[in-house]
Amino acid sequence: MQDYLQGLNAQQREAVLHRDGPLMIVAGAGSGKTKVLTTRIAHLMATGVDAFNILALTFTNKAAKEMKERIEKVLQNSEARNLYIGTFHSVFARILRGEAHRIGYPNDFTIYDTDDTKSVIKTVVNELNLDDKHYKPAAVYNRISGAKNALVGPVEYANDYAIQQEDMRTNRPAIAQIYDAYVKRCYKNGAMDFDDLLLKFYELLKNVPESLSKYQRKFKYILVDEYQDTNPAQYEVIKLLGAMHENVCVVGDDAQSIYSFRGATIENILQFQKDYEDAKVVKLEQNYRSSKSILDVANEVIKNNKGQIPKNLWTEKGEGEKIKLVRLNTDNDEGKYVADTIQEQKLRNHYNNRDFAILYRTNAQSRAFEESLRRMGIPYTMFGGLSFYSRKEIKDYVAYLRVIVNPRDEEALKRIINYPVRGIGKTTIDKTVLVANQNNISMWEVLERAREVGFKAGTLEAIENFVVMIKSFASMLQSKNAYDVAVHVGKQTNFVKELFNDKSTEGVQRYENVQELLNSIKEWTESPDTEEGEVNDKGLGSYLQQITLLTDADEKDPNADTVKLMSIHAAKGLEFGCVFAAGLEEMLFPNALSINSREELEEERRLFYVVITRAKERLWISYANTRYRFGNLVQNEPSRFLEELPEQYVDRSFAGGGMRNQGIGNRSAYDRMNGGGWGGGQSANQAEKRYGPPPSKKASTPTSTTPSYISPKPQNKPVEHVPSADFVASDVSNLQVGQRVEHQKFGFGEVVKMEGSAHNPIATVKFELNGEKKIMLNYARLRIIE
DNA sequence: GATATCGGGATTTTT
DNA sequence: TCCCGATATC
Ligand SMILES: Nc1ncnc2c1ncn2[C@@H]1O[C@H](COP(=O)(O)OP(=O)(O)OP(=O)(O)O)[C@@H](O)[C@H]1O
Repeated sequence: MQDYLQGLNAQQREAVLHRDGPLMIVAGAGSGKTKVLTTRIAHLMATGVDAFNILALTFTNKAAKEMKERIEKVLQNSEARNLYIGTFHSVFARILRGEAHRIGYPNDFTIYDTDDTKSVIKTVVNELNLDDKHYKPAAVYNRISGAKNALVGPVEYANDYAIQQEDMRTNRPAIAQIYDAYVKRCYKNGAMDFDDLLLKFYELLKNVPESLSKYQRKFKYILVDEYQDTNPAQYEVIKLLGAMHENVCVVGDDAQSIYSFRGATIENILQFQKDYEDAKVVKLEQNYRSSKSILDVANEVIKNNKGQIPKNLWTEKGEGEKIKLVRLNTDNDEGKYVADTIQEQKLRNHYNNRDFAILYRTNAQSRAFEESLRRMGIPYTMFGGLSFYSRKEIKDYVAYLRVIVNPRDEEALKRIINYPVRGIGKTTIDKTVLVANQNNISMWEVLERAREVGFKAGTLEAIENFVVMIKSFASMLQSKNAYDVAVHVGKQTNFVKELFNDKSTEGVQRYENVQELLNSIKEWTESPDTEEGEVNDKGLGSYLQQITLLTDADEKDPNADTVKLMSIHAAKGLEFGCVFAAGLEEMLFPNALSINSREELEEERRLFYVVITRAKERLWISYANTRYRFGNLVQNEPSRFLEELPEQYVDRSFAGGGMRNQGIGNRSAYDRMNGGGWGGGQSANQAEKRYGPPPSKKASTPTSTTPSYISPKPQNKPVEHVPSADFVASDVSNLQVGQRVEHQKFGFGEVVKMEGSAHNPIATVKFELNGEKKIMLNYARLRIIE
């Protein structure tokens, strides 16, 4: 038997050895899912499957890299570099780079990041004479993104009653129009946003049979990690790709589904078994990561969610340390407490910096921890900040390169057309855009034909110089490599010199960053050849596509001996000896924006489950009475999740005097009062004054009332049907023909037909007042009456 | 057309 | 508190 099989238990081995046919592994945290996936790939390769025929999809680039390295280690060769392994986005982008021309995009298409995307939306909103204060680009994009991830196009979006009603409710009826214009604009710009990478790849497979069969044949084995966080678009792509061989292996944990805001749905787990009726399902139940205390606490917490797939996670490990629940006075105290404790643990229990992680709900919480760690001289790495490539000076530089590769990239063009200043100001740009829109040509083309437009002489000259310059860069790219061109661009445009002349500290830093960018391009240019069949792999175009998909996490060394700071989302899949789960406060965690439905609240709870299960040996859970928010001191009550911690594994006394210690049902809302007596000596000098009554009374059942701090939503205009007073949307995932339902606007009716895909089910309902209507269940709110 | 200053909005999570 | 973008002013 191969060595790598030795370290596996029976179920794990079964999953690894299962060769052909669909396979699903559903298992709790720390049960070795990722390990199984990795070993399975190694095993396939070791037993004759060519790496070129394996597609592995991970959640982050980091995870992909790690998996690749582990496989190399197991197999003792470098075959793993021939695997197609990466995030959905990066793998699909890579394929589209060879195929995009078949669906009307240039292969050198630009990938728009969130900033570009929001900027395009803003442009489009203004062009439609709408107010971008009301149609906030971020909000509009959320809506569009949601639609794309559910495979709902602009036409369907505009024609769907429920979607429209929702947009009416939020008083943004024009989103459909914006969506349509946005899609057209991206297409015109030769650009895809993040969601398009999934959507366009799906369309390619759906509409171009040659491409479909090419990749179906290529990918004999498909493996997907973190399956619970895939969205419908991803689901459909996997289904198409896997249809020929059906060697699809998915691995996930419904209890760790935390990306619904990105369109992820655990429906995909259920649907998998429906689509592949002969799918083998393997459960892994032994947890190898956490102490018994930690595991039991996690199991206990997640029990508060309804409808989890039942799992029986157990461990051979001993109880270990109790969980420490710590209350602090302020966010700064929390930071200080954590830093102090890390220091103490390092001394007392000989931990290294890398054994600690500080995890929080929102990135904004990082500050207090950074400050206190810095003061104590403890090295740390913070994830979730700006990516290197999203720094301004880098984006500016990159914008030049983008325009060279794809002159239709309007966002990049606008960014650099007058930077460094060359006398092409706002007036000129506005005019250019206007002419472009009137003639339905690109901005670039207008610049090329500036003579025909009638600019002032000086302006015209500036434009023509600019055009000539960009063209010379583009033609240089024909004969020179990406690095040489990039250096040349920096010189010719005066861009680098201008930065060099700025001797302020930030200026020097910016200059260094630009040098760093050039280094990275050089590395790219000189990187060893990858595979067959790739288009211009080391060119500027693929470099640009690739860096857009990098996050700051990909730039930092996860193995460095530093304390790690990151959001809980970013910590998915990772493990640490000691974990600090910070900011367990109402409004923050669960977040104020996620307590308006059971679904949202349960996702917050899953997030809590995720953070608990990151810990191997020790876990601290902390919360503060007050913290700064936008410079104002706010008070928060302890998180409702704290009430769910089983008392026997929790050490509250650690938090110092004044704490109650009363069993599980103890309502932590009452936990506040008297400010005195915090433990750990952090409380030297706080202002103990403001302990007024709590800001809102806490409802013990989260669904029943709308908390007073949520402002009431504007009500709909009068409708034909007045909804029942007790109208609540039902779970319609199992809606059947014949059931009686109530719709808020259409009134009562009976389901007469079910159709549509699994991800986009459509019910035809015959309403007493309004006749037959097609209702998209993903969006509509229906109450099932019987 | 370029630059300085002021004010408002931001924080949920990410590819 | 900080950052960006709109506006006023040169
Ligand atoms: N059979 C085994 N024997 C010993 N250790 C194991 C075994 N299987 C897994 N482990 C260890 O358990 C830990 C968790 O494994 P892994 O990260 O693969 O779990 P996971 O199920 O993917 O977790 P999560 O759901 O949190 O992502 C790792 O440190 C891994 O090395």
